[in-house]
Amino acid sequence: MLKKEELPDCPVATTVQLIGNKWKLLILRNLLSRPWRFNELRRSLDGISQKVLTESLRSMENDGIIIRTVYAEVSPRVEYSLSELGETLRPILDAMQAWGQEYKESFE
Amino acid sequence: MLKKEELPDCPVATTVQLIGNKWKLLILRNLLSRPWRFNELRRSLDGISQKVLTESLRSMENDGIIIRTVYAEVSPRVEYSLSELGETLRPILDAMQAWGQEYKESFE
DNA sequence: CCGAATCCTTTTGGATACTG
DNA sequence: CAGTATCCAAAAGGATTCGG
Repeated sequence: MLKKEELPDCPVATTVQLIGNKWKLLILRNLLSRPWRFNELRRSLDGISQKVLTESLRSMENDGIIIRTVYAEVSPRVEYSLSELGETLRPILDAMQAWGQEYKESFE
Repeated sequence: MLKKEELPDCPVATTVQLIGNKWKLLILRNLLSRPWRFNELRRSLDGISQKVLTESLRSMENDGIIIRTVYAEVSPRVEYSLSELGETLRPILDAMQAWGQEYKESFE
């Protein structure tokens, strides 16, 4: 979790510090629709390793953006979902989604 | 410049591929207001090295997001500005700016 | 299934020197 | 001023092994 003293002056820099990273953004894109399980995320993110996925999830959990829920079942089941704070990131991802859409269409 | 075949299916991934990177986002934040000179950018981006700044600028220039203008003067002057395409990124940066602002205020 | 730990390779990035 | 080139250290990331 970030402390107040560690926050940059610039608001954009603050946001970048928390989610300005390839995999985090792609994980968040997935979590916007529903909770995802670990291996489900792993399979959907082409090229990510277990190590990097784990680290990214831990980091965002520590920052209070996502929530990790362990279901005590026979074979362990862990779900990752957006926290209330994480939900407020939706407009950013929406803007990125819209831009990418437009950009791709400009090629057709 | 990206070719159509290299674009990911997911629009968010497309955007991430072009600007999903700490320094690029911070450079773009600056260029939203006006053109900037090389050393001016360098001084404003705390901790960036000349090498990384150059690489980031070249990459975004190749992707058509920013424009590099050389003024033929006695002491060389180079300005970086947003292209028309780069201008369309504004909503993304605005969303990040707004989120960072809110986030910081939640600490006070 | 989910993940920590280790080792080792690859990539990134800093420092420095040099140029038009 | 605005870079390029080189070298080297540091960090990121892949592969593998092991465990609850």
